[in-house]
Amino acid sequence: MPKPVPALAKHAAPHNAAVAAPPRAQFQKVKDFLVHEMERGRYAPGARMPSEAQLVAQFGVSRMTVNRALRELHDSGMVNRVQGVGTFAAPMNRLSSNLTIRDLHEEIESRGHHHHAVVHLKRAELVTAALAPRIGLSEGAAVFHTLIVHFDNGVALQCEDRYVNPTRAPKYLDVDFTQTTPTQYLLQVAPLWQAQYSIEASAPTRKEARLLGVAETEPCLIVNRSTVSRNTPITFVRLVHPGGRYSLQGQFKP
Amino acid sequence: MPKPVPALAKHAAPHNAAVAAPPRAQFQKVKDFLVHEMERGRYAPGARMPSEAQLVAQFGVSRMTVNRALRELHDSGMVNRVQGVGTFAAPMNRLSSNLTIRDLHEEIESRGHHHHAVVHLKRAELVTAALAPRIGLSEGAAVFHTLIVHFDNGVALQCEDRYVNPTRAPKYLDVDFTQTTPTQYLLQVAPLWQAQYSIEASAPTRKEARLLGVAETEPCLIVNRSTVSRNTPITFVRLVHPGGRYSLQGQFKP
DNA sequence: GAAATGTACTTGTACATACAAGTAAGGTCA
DNA sequence: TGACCTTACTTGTATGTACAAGTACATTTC
Repeated sequence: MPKPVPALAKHAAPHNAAVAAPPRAQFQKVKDFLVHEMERGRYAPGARMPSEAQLVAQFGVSRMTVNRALRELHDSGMVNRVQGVGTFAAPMNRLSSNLTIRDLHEEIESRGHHHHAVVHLKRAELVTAALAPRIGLSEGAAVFHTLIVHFDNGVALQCEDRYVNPTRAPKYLDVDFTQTTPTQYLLQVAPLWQAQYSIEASAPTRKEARLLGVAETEPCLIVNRSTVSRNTPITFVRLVHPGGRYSLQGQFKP
Repeated sequence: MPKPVPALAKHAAPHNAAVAAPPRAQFQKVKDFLVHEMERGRYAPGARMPSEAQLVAQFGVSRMTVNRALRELHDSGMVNRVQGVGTFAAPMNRLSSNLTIRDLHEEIESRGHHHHAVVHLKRAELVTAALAPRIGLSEGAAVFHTLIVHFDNGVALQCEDRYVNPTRAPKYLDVDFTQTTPTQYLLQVAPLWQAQYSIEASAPTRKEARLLGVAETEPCLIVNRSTVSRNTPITFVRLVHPGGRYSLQGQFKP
């Protein structure tokens, strides 16, 4: 998660200091030191790093402070720690990032554009055999189904084909989805999702191409996502984005 | 990052307990309690949550323990904290996940498949005006350029078009890329990347289609990534994956 | 020689305490 | 009324201590 920028010193330094160095917490100094040494290549992947006791002696801080520094490096995947053995530089052969998927309405409005949605389908259906296991319902049970196209300044940006488990969102069909996105509503009634998703490139179906106003050969970025809240499946959604109009962006940070 | 599964009790419980509940640390109990209450919807987005002092009284633990629980919830984006004011349930209107991009060689081998690479280009070039700013070189400077196609059990899976900053990897052209992937090598000489990437769907270029053995109309998943280490750009890479053969997968976890 | 034990070192967690720094609200005084 | 101060409460950080739990290695014992 992006941490807020550390506040700059409010008053000018006494004299001679062009830019006041923002004061760093002790545990942060330890972290910065270790990260810097890793960047320098001092600790090869898998190499043993200084123990907490050594860092305590080196920095003259308490062990709790050093422990916090190392624990946070561990939480961010930069080091491995084994109780009774020591701390080791992480292999870093896999890069993990924060891919943030924002609510589309918020994303569009934050660009200063206008968002509107067209609801093409909003009804209850009987769940098919293929879908039933993905949404935690038995075959033949009722499921809510919506098909909504989202526009950014009048340009179709996303075709949202969504199935919703009625047990956790019984009033889903009463919502006016030209005013509230399904994501917004579902986050209200079932906060704190867990989700699995896959991202792939594919051609749209004929229907999707027609709804989005693109050729059937237009490459599309497709996100399939199923979400779970409190161990019960909530919703399964297929999001189709015309390739030329949409891209996911993110960044890795150690 | 996925935490290891908590170890089960090694010996059977004294009696009557079918499955020994794994002992939880105190700070974890506080976290679990708060997460559970948020799942129940007790704290609406933006609502004030219990202060550290209140949780200290409720759980009978020290403030440091409660502080750790709340700090970790803050680090994972579930609550917002304001010094002097309090702790508040996070809006959760944006979902951030850990999208882990593994080294392709490792990813293929871990599936039990065989990976091999064909090097189509490996040389120094003069950097073009368009590329220069993205890789931190002045126009006309030398840049390394490789074009490699990666195969999974003989099927082309990725076309890797990469430019490398020679100042940080001067021996890049000496590497045998049929044995070592560029990612593996670059992680050795310049560990701890920061990277920015974008993911989009598009048709491949004519050349890429030929190298991958797909039609020019095949939708492809394209990842553009530029990486920085120690504040100097290292490499810029365009990864083209045939849509039908590759997908990115990940999961959100609060 | 093999097994058990002891010892030193490591990380993991927890506590009580302390001070700094920020916010909000109320009260005081001009 | 308006500016200032005080007070209460909040989070942020740091210290010192303590014990638990795990590992590695040398030593002792059989």
